[in-house]
Amino acid sequence: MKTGKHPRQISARAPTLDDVARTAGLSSMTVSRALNTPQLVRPATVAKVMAAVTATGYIPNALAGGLASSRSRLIALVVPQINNPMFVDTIQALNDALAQRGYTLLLCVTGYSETAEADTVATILSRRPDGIVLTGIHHTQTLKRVIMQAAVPVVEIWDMTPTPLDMLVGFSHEKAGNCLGHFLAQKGYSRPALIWTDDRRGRQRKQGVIASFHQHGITISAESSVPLPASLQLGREALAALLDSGTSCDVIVCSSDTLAQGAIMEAQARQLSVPQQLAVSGFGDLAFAAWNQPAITTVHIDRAAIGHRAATLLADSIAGLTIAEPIIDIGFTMVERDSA
Amino acid sequence: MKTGKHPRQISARAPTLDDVARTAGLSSMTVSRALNTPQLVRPATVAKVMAAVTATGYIPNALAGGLASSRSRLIALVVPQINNPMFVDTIQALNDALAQRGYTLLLCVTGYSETAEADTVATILSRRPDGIVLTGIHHTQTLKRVIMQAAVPVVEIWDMTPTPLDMLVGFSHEKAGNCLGHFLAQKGYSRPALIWTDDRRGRQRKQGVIASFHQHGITISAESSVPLPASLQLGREALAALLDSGTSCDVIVCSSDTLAQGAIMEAQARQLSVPQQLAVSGFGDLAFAAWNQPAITTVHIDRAAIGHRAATLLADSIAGLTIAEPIIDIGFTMVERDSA
DNA sequence: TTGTAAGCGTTATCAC
DNA sequence: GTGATAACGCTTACAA
Repeated sequence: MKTGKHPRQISARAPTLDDVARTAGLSSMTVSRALNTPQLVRPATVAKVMAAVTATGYIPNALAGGLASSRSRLIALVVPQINNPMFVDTIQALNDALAQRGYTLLLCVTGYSETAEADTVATILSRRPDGIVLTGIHHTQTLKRVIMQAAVPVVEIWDMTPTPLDMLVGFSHEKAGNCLGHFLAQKGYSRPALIWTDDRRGRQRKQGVIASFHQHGITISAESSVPLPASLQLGREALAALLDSGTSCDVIVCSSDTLAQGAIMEAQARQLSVPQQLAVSGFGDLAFAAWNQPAITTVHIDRAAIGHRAATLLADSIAGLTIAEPIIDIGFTMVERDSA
Repeated sequence: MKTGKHPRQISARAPTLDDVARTAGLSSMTVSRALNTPQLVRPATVAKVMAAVTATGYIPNALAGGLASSRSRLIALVVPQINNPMFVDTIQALNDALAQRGYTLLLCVTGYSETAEADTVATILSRRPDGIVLTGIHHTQTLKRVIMQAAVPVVEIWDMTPTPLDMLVGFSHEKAGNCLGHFLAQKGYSRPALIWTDDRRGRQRKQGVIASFHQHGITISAESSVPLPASLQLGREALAALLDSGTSCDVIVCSSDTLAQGAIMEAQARQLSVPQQLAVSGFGDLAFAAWNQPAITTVHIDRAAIGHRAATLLADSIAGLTIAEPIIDIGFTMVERDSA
């Protein structure tokens, strides 16, 4: 009747539930039950169904199933970018936890622009996901309205606010910045310079850093703003520019470990010993931070935990459970190593 | 009639095509056409439809659309892991190119095990994707059979074979290894040691390296096998073990830039100058390779091109175009820098 | 425990 | 150019 659209293949239409039912000598409803709720079907019948499934090579059509049940078992993940070492561990953990519960991830990359995010949402919602994971807490009004209207469980991640759209897993970037600033000030650094990416969460951390230094009567000596994505190259170049412009500083506070690694490398290339002549701090505690030479003093974020807990929250919410704590602060940990 | 399953929301069912049709005073079929093929509908009618869409807040149901049209506009991506700096750029490029054409990525992570891949495939196919991207060319028989049966366009990526399932974008790892080996041998290195991850494509590259050294009458001095995922730590530790065991070598050939960076760092920690006392080579040309100190001699792979071309192949194939070149070798480039 | 009937929200097809 | 009708393949709800 219908032939595959793919030229390389001559195949009849895929077997349906009815085909399985026919070969099993049962009704399609019984087959459906045997597949989805076998405990409601006599074992012998289940066995017959399984045999028929194998015989026909049946693969359920989730499009039809989702339409009928209005449960798609799809979770939409909205991230600014995937090639970001920070997010990628969260995504992996999220995916693993979700896959285990039978959900599949729909990947939606917005590229750090809010308008694109709003656009994306229509695309996402058209897929009728059972849940949505949104990176960050700043969204356009349209997005908020449309999402709330859709009545889909939502988890915002990687940030903190008392008023999330629905649920939230993250931490306060301002507090993390604060913690880092205090730590460095208390270690005696008094002429800090910043190498920073200008994204929203980065800016919050920066405010935290600056505020805490101020509390110690310290002002920022200089600041270098670098574009996203952060890289070793940008870290090196930023420090080079800072040093060449004659900035006097004793610690370089970087908005990420990657920038810190670059800054350290540039310092070493200039025969500056780290941390003796110039200290450097990072953020994120990426895998290399502990093994860099010198090991990078940084702020540890449990990136996988964000993904894992977001998955749990979402799955529970979809299951209709009451979420006792819809706001989860996973916090952060100051990690003192050798670079500062 | 039906209430949202999400407790926080009291919302009626989402507006359907019929709702839009009713408010616009048209048939649902006309609304569908106005949305999908506006050129077949009178402009005035299209305008009426658009107004009704806005008024109702209509968002199409892709589940229903996909079921009816048997086009899901979903592309399934199967990768061993996302938190791999090699794949992640490919994924990003693939996603971007696909999103532009109206496709959404379904993310399926298999974790380097072939059996898991076979399992995953049922999950994937149940979603009725319009196309599938498979990482690698080694799959279980079941997977091959099931996929071919599904008559879905498939692109295998990141490898090379004259007999792909369907289409292919990648390069020969063996040749890449060969090229690297020749390069190093010709530079005069004669006592190579290997630091290598034991994945399938890595093994192929290793064979290439070993074979080309052999052609120059050189045998591998020593080899350290490290688990996945590669990391700076593993690179350091592997070199440390190699050196501590008294291995005599003049170049460390690493299966990835990440390992190379670690090896370089360990060498420097031991006051060994790179490349004078010990040379190190990597693979992949990750962003940091060019800016490392010393810059890493490596093999460049255009990772984004793999994703981009895979997307084009898939989209064309879905569109019913005849694919002139279903096998695309994107090749590789030897990049001589300072570390070897 | 199994079966029947009626949707789910779209699009294909054919008629007007 | 627009509309009526019948799928698409499954699940819900109810009957047996």
